[in-house]
Order: sequence, then C-alpha cells, then structure tokens
Amino acid sequence: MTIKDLAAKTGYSVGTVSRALNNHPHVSKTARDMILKAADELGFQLNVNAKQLKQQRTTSILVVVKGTSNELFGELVESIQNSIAQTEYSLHVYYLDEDENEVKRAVQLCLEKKPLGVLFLGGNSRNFQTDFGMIDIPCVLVTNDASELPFFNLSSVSTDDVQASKSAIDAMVALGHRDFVIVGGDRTVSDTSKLRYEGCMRSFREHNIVFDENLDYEGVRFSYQDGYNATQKLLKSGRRFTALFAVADVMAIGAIRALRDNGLRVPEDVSVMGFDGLPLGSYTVPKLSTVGQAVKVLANRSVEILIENIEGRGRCRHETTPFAVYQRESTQKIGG
Amino acid sequence: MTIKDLAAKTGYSVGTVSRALNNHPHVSKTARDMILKAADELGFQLNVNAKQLKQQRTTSILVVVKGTSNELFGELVESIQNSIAQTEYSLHVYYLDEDENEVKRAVQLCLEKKPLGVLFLGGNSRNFQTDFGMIDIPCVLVTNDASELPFFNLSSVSTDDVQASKSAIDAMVALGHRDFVIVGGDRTVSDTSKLRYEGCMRSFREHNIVFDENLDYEGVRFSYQDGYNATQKLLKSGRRFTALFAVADVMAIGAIRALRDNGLRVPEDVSVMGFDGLPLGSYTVPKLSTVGQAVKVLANRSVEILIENIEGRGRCRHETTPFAVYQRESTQKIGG
DNA sequence: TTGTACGCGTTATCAA
DNA sequence: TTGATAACGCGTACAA
Repeated sequence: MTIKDLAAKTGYSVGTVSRALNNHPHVSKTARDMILKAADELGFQLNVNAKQLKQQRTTSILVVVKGTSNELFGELVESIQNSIAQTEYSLHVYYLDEDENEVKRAVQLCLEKKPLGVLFLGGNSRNFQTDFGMIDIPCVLVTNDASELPFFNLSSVSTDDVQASKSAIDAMVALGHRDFVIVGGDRTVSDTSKLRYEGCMRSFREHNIVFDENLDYEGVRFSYQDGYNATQKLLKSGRRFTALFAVADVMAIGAIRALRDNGLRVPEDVSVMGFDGLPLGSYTVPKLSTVGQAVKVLANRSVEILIENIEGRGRCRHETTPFAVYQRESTQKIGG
Repeated sequence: MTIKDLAAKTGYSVGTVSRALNNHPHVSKTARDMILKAADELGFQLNVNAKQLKQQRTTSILVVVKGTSNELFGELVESIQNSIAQTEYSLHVYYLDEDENEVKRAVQLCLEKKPLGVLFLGGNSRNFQTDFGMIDIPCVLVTNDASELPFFNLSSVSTDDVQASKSAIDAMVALGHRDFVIVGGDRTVSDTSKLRYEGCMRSFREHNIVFDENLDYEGVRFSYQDGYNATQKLLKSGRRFTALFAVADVMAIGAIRALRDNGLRVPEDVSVMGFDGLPLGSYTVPKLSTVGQAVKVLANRSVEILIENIEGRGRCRHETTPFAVYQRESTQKIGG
C-alpha cells in the first residue's frame, strides 16, 4: 500500500496523489476528494522513512530527563506528551541518571536521531556552557533558567527558584522559626540547588538568622532515600533545629520519616517544608507543606516555545512560571 | 556525510563500505579497518531512514502504558528503558488514560510506526479478545497474565495476582483480623482488579470470613485521590472494619489519609495493606505494609522474551514473577 | 574480495 | 491542474 497503488486506484499520478495527501495547492477538488477517500478506504499509511529520507528532516522532538527519581519530572513528561500528541510531532523520551552529562548525551542523540528540537528536563549550566555549542536546533531547558547562557537557540521556562525558596523560608520564619537546616542538592553540580540555597540565604540574612552552611546543609540527590540519609546525618551531628527545608518533596518525605525514626514529631518538634507540590503531598501524614510549581504551565509553555522556534515563528525566550507556598500540616507556629 | 563520502575517502566502493559497516563477511580486514577508522574519524552516522526504507523494517519497540497515575508503571518504564538501551532497538513510550482501549490504540500505532514488537504495561483481556487479532508482531503483556488468550504472538509476564492478594489477606487474618473492606479497581474493566478480588475471596472463604461485595468493596481508579474517596465512602456507609486492603500502594496511601481524617489511627484502629511495593512505601508514616512485586524481574523478563520473539529465537510464553508480603507499620495484630 | 547498479516510497522540479 | 522523473542514502543481488 503505497502512493503508487493509490495512484493506480484513482487513475491519477503519484505526483498528484502526493500533493493531495499533503494538502498542497494546485490540485483540483475532484482529485483531492477522490484520493483522500481512496486513501481512507484502503487504510493508506504514508511511509515515514521515505518521506523523511526525501525531506532530509525528521518529525521528532527529544526529551531528555535528568534525574529519574524526581517524580516532578514524571508529571512533566506526562503533560508534555499530552501537548505534543495534538501536533504533528512525535516524542522520544530519554531518562538519564542524575549525574550524567545531559548535554553531551543530547549531542549524541541529536546526531543519531536528528530531532527538530529538544526539551531538557533539568540540567546544569556548566554542562551547557561547555558542550551546548555543538547543538544548533531549538532547545528549551525546563525548570531551569538559561537566560544567562549565551545561546540563541536555547530557551527556558522555569520557576524562580530563588524567590520561591526565599518565600518558603519566609513563611517558616513568619511562624517563628529561627533554627533551620536544609536538605538540599549538590550545589556544585545542580543549578537548581544553588539557586534554592541562595533564596534561603537571602531570607536568613533579611531576618538575621544564623546558618552555617557546613553544618546545617546537606547536599544530596533528589530521592526519598537521600532525603532520609541526609536528615539522619543532620540529626546525628547534634544540630538543634525547629525547621527543616527540603528542596524537593521526595526528600521532604524521606526527611519526615527520618525525624520520626528519631522520635521527633512533625510538625510539633520540627516543621518540614518541601518543594515541588507533588499530588502525593496532599495525602501524606502529615500533609506536606510545600512550595508548588505550576507543572502544567511549565509543560505547556515549554512545548509552545519549542514548536514556535522549530517552525521559525519565534525567537528564543526565557520565561518564569508562578509558584505558591502551601502551608499544610507539616509546618506550624513555633511552640505550638 | 554519507557512505558515498566514506567510499571516496577510503577509495573503496559504497558496497564495500556498507558491508564493512554492517559487519558482513567477505570484506578484507584491511578494508574493514580502514573504513571503520575513517567512519570514526569523520563521525559518520548512518542514515536510519534510508536504511529502514531499504530494509522495510524499523528498529523500534513500542511501550503502551495504561493508567499513568500508577507509579508502578513509572518504575517499570525506567527499568525497561535500561534493558533496551543495551540493545540495538529503540523505544517509543505512549501513556494512555486508564479507560482508553490500549489495544485499539496499539493497532493504530503499529500501522503508523511499524514497530518490531510492543510491550503492554497493564491492559484488560476483553480489549485483547476483540482487537488484538489485528496485530501480528510479537507482544508481551506486562503485569497481566495472557495465558488464557488464544494468540500465538502474545506473551505475558506477571505476578500471580490471585495468590499474591490471597497472601495479603492471609497475613492480615493471621494477625487476627476478620472485618475487612477492600479498596479495589473496577472489576468489570480491569483483570488485575478481578484477580486480586478473587484472591481475597479465597482467603475469606478459607477462613469463613463474611464479606459483602456490595458493601465492603469499592471499585475505583488507581490513584491517591480515588483511594481517598473510596475510603471516605466506606467510612460514611457505617461499615465496621479493622482491616483495609488496597490493591495498589497509591490507593493505600490515599486510604490511610482518609482514615486519619476521620480520626482513625493506622494501624491501631485499622490495619492497611497495599499492593505493589513502591519505594515510597518505606518512607510513609506509617511505613506501608504491602505485597511487593518484582519490578526489575518483570521488566527484564519482558524485554528478554520480546526480543527473543522478535529475533525468531523463541515462542511466546507466559511467566510468573515472585511476590512477597512485607509487613511494615501499617498493619498490626488485632487489639494490640 | 570488490564494484556496479537497482530499488525502497516519497517529495519536488520541471514540462506539458 | 497534472504527469514524468530525478533525487534522498542505503543494502544487496549480480557480475567481475
């Protein structure tokens, strides 16, 4: 079943058939109707390989997911897939380990798959600085800001991590907390972690709160297990604190568990705040206080921007999506 | 950069270059070495479209994921991707809504993408009975048993849902429980739900436990929210129970939350058991008792079987993977 | 062992 | 508006 058969069936030439199938002008309504009808009846499927070989262009968009244990990305991928499904493009998703170089990997995948664009879910600017030069198709970095990076083909849509985590700390300070520890990411390797840390520090400075980055900060991976371990370590070190901020909900959940295992109650003994706003957080015990990211907006804007750029209808841009601090049950006023 | 360029560079013909690149016999070591070296130096990438057009065969494997909110599938996809990464095949993942017809969708995707095989994550036998006939490539149904289905190209690897959920109930009975409710799936539409229900009933019969399927069973979707709602409904109905079995961990977590919101303690007032063994369950408060599936085994065997069948080295088969009941903190002996 | 040449299913160019 | 035909890059018979 090729356009040749279709041509034979309808009496037109392959040229006309091709034009009809692709909605090109210069084909009579009679011809178009007849051909489309025949195609439909015969269940004709255009051969993508032949098309792409001829046109020297694929139809695929790459999604590179960095750090698979962060459930936020799971939600994002789902949203992205839904947006893309309504377009002519197709999606290829690749999950990378948290400490792989996502840009190097993307370069390699671009050579191999020749996609029209790529969506990076997470990433760190150092990798972009050194390796992104090899990529010349439109890309967008999701959940990280790339406005400081000197690439004309790299957009970004992200939450303002500094403001968001500053707000988180502010909220806890407003509750009367002054003794903080942070379960964060590795700031030498994750921009997100660095920015969220920076947001915390701003709040601390603004409120004259003492914070020792060597003693009160643990930089680990974004997972339940690491959140748990980091909290254990903080506890073992003998630091005294009434508030714990975890820069991801998964870590916060691990942290709460560790606190419990050490006989500490949440929020009575220590308040815990997470980051991301996973649905799960509404069902945990206690319900997780968190700063929520706008997952759907993040996803939709990312694919809109990417497609605009792929289709040459726009330049690269850097957008910020809203966040909100949700005070649920894992935080409370100091002393009750 | 095509094999033509490579031919020009090395002085050999495109035929020899092609043979060298594909590890065919009848090419001298000299030629092979020289060509491979040149390819490497020039960063040569074979044009997949041309290759597939010529060979009339793609290299892709389809993964159809049914019910996106079930986090078990997230873990599975990750595992599957890792297995496939080490092969010559490429993966295309599609997430479907829980109540879409996964087989109809697969048929359509097969026409479009012409994959070599497909992996179904979840699915129901009714859809297979009516629509699977259209598919003639090797497939494997993961997490559901397909041994009763009359298709020579459909394998399956699954947990023995009947035994597994019987074991779950048995374990709670051994703890002294006799008043059960179940937060399950829709048995008219989900085989998994039907089987797990069946397992429960067997245990109930064996232990002469009274269970009213109309009053003590809620059939809903596999999500936190639905687990929560179902439990609310059970509670509102005034049923008295000391044990709740949720046929998925996500539902169990929703259920625990609902119990708490009604002033009931877990496990003191009611014991809760989940199903799946998500990592998350080790960090919740209380830690979730659950029957764990062997995710890695499920994933590995599925792709092994699929690839065997794709390469014609095996027939279709139906395997069962081990499960284990983990008693953590959400269950306890009745009255203490 | 190597080279030549055809064809896979499309799209696009050019003539009609 | 249509039809004929040349590419696209590769694999593979067949010939050498």
